[in-house]
Amino acid sequence: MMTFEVLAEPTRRRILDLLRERERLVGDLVVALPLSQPGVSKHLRVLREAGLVGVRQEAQRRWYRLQPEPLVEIDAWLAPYRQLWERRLDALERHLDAMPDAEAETKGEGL
Amino acid sequence: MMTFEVLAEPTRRRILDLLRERERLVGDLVVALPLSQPGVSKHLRVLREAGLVGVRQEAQRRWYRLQPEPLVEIDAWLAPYRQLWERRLDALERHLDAMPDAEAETKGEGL
DNA sequence: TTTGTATATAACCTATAGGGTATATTCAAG
DNA sequence: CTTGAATATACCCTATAGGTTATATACAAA
Repeated sequence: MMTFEVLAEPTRRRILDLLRERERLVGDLVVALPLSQPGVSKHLRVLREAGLVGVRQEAQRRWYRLQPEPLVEIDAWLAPYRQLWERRLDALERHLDAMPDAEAETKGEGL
Repeated sequence: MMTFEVLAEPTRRRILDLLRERERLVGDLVVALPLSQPGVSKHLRVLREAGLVGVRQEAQRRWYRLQPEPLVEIDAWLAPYRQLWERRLDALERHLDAMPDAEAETKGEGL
């Protein structure tokens, strides 16, 4: 499963967020998530196969930890787009700088 | 549909890549992709509803253009992870610097 | 006002992701 | 060597994503 597909699942993103903080046992995640234990285990398998998490066994317990490397690929895909929106935001900024009176009226509106 | 889910589909990422270059007609995309015209139109609808593309009509033709703003959200989710892998790569780099003899032997190997 | 072109929508089909429950597995403890 | 715990796997079920073909829509051109 491709990294993007793996990340499409909100629960899996949530798991990664939790693991970003520290290692966790499967049981910890089961408590933290609105999901059955097998459900959590299944997501962990997907994450493992994608290389996004690693496991360390300690007796019957399994400590899952984050492995962020595959996210580099996502970042790489994103890179050329980042330039585009930064250019756009810069242009907007310059525009606002050029007409400071309009700034107050525009506050809170979308692009 | 969430931005991450929209991007999970390879064809849709391909469409965005094509639109990054320049505006395109639906027909252009149909030619460029191994997909029927309705198939392309469906993906374009998903991209439109996600705010990732915009349309300009010219007679019967529709020019689709990229709208990169929703990608900011992806970038934001990624940000805290970026720090992590950068830290890891830095550590690796320092490690290699510390043992320069091993560098040649390690060339080409994965992490 | 018919015809052709470009695109969208409808209707349908199939594979599969993600959830649940039941069960297997693995190991420590007694 | 039986029991209890933590986790993984098997199996089933359902919703839906993504593909296709057929058709509707919108507009230019003739």
